[in-house]
Amino acid sequence: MGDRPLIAGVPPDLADHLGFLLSKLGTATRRHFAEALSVIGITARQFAVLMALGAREGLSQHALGERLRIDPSSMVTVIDDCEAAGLAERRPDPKDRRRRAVHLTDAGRSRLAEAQQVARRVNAELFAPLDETQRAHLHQLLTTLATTGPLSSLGSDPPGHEESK
Amino acid sequence: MGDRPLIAGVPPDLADHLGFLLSKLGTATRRHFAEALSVIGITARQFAVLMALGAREGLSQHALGERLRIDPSSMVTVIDDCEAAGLAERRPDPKDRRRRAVHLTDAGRSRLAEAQQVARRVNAELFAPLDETQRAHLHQLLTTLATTGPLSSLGSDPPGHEESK
DNA sequence: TATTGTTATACTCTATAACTATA
DNA sequence: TATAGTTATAGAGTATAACAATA
Repeated sequence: MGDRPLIAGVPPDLADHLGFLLSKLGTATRRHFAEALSVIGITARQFAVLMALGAREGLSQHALGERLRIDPSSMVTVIDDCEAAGLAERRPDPKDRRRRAVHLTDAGRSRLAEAQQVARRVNAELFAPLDETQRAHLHQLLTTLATTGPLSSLGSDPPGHEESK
Repeated sequence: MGDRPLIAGVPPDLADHLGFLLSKLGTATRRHFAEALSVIGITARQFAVLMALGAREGLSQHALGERLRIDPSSMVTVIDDCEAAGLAERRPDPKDRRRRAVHLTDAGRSRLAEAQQVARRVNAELFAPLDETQRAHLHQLLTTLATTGPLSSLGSDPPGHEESK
């Protein structure tokens, strides 16, 4: 083409739009994480669940779904897969027999540690173009967006749209 | 839920990861744009196609797909829909009868103008939490990421996909 | 033989609705 | 009546593969 766009897949006029840049970079980021995590056999959603369980074990599926904005029926599948992979297990909740308390297995804990390492590595790779100061600044700007204004309802309105492969 | 996470849908430990923030914000941004554009009856992909045609009319479907990183078979559907909505039309290319030159209709041009206005409005809304200086800084940081390093291959896994035409 | 566009198909991810078993 | 979990299903959205027309 005669006039090459500065950024692949983004028409030049759109590259001016912060929103389009953010959207495109978000997609590319998600893909990088998903690919790296798939190497150790988990999805981004499973990672999120493992993280949540690592912080507080024994959460019900419902509670997990609320925290991570994952639909209850989707949560079934996620936990099914975690359980099939031997990373988590459902246990009866003696206080409410409707509930299934989800716990990490030992394998789940070590896989979680592995995944965190992968995430740190990918993070370092993706943001290598920025120096320490720039990364800190970017983090601060993104946090502002994630906590204030229309983008602060991150996963809510339509209760879906998490990160995934 | 005793300890609510600072950012909805993001476990606190993950909020430290620039990558997760970027991924989440990208998703939320995309949703906002998609919703706003749906009000005027087009999808984000159609918008991208209209933008590309606005910059250079008469592109072949193949050329459009290369620019926007849209698969040829998907492009068929996108153009079908644009055509059905009266926004674009396929014309024979006298130089190569395999090709269909895609042109905007008058309705397409005015819809494009409308969509650009919508995009500007959404952009202003989403980034209202940041002041002018911060927005400029964010734009610069994101552009760096979009042009350097692993995130610069924005729309495609196949890395060898440069312009040729 | 390669390329452009097309069709038909499959796949991924996720949500919706209806059902069960508890509460 | 309401809630936690499950099942079955459907819908986006997109990609893959085979094919026809043309180069």
